[in-house]
Formats: sequence, structure tokens, C-alpha cells
Amino acid sequence: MPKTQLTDLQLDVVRVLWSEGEATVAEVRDRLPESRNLATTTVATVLSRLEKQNVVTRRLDGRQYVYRPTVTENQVRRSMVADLVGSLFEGDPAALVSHLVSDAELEDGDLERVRALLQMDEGGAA
Amino acid sequence: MPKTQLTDLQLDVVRVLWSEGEATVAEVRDRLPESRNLATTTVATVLSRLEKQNVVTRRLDGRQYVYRPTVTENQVRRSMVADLVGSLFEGDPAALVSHLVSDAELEDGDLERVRALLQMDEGGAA
DNA sequence: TAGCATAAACGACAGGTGTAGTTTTATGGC
DNA sequence: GCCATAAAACTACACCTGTCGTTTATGCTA
Repeated sequence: MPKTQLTDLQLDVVRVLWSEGEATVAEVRDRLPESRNLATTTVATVLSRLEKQNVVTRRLDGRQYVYRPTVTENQVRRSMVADLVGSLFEGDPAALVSHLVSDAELEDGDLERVRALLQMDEGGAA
Repeated sequence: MPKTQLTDLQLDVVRVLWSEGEATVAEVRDRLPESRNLATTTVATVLSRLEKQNVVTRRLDGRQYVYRPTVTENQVRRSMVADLVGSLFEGDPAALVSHLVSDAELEDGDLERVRALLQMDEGGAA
């Protein structure tokens, strides 16, 4: 059971792994957003800790480690959204949608898109 | 500009203030969820730190401080949801709704409620 | 083979949080 | 006027995270 509440930095790191499939420390450092100008050791530390938390695994390739995520983006999203819903909306996901709709988080175009989504899902899993 | 990313404990504390309007340290301690069995000093520490972060203010009443929130629940929700959307959904709130809908976060009943919400909002702010 | 480059391992440090004990201080009652 | 009590203030500590520097091991190259 990996930890699935990730910080922004951890997300950026894991995102690289999601997009690359797997990567070495140096590769992760290079593919991190421009805004992150991190020393290689910093990235290594982050990856080590993520490994300790079972968010990623690593395999030895020659003298380097290659890291691979153990969780999917969807799992992380699910878990983090569930957490937020639990903390702020008494566990009721519909209340979150309600918030988005009534508190102007969604712009007009978004509303249309959401309606379309719901249309598509009409008569979904019963 | 108060900090509006709150931890679970901080939320529980501020929630007491939201529901009571204002409260002393002892009152907060008493109205915290059962599950939280915290020493009074712990609550005092948390409130102090929240004050330093401008999440709450306090006024002296006799020899005690009475704490009052400086942010509303909605502000916190907005800010925390926005943060999550930024971190996980590239800033697109509709993507969050999409996630909720397609990843079975919403149960059938929820879907109906969401549809109703959108209905109500039909032809909203143009 | 000696040395350089590279990668991993280790150690560190500051800042935030959860948690609480100890010390100080003010006060209200006797 | 003195003391017990209650509240605030201060101190502390462990753990997590962001951020690196330094040390060690190792393999490649001249």
C-alpha cells in the first residue's frame, strides 16, 4: 500500500516516470519542469524517499538505478481527491461538484463540457 | 493574505471557530471531534500558529484570548480545491468533474443530484 | 595502471506540523 | 496581603519535506 498523498514536488517527479515509463535519476532531473532547477542529489533524495514509501521501485541497470512508478496517475488522483472530499466535503463528492458549480470555479464553457460529460454517462452503471 | 492550505487538524480547529463564531482555547478543545483527544496546550499551540499565519485572530477577553477565524469555509474550500485542480488536473476544474464522473467516485444517486444542480444552474451567469 | 568521471550513499540543515511538558504570570477568593 | 488556580508563554522533540554538500565506490579511458 503505497502512500498516495503526494506533494507538488513528488508529483512532478512521479509525473516524469509516468510519462517515460521508467527513468534514471539524471533523466528525471532533466525532464522535470524548467521551473525546477534541482541538484541531481536532490532528485535522488526525493526518489529514495518515494521508494521507501513504495510509490516507486527501482531496478539496477549496470551501475545505475532505473526508477519505475508503482502507482498510476489515476490511483493518485482518486486517492487525493477522496482525501480532499473527506476533509472538506464530509466525504460527499457531489458536494464538491456543487461547490465547483455554485462557486464560479467553472467557467461557462466548462459547464457545457460538464453537461456533455453527464450526457455521455446517462444511464451509466446501474 | 492568510494561508489557506490547511491540514486536517487545522481544519478541525478552524471548523470549531466557524461553527461557534469565536471560542477560547478550552472551548475549542472541548468541541473538537471525539477522536481528537488533545491536551489543551496542543490546541493552544495550533491556534497560535494559525494566528501567526493569519488564519485566525484573537482578542483579549479578561485574561483569556478569544479566537475568531479570518477566513470563511468557502474561501478555504475554494483555495484548496483550486490547489488540487492545479496540481492534479492541469488547472482545469472540468477535468476534475470528469474524473469524478468517469472514475466511479460518484454513485448513481450522486449523478442525479449533480444533474439537478446543473439544471438549476442552466442559463446561469453569461 | 593510474586517474578521472559518474553514480550512489550518507549526512545535514531549515522550516512546518503534531504533540505535549514546564514555567511564568495574573487574579480572584479567603 | 497571600496563595491556589487557570491561562498564556516558552521550550522541546520527533517526523516529513525540500534542498544540498561530501564521501565512497566503480568502471572507463588514456
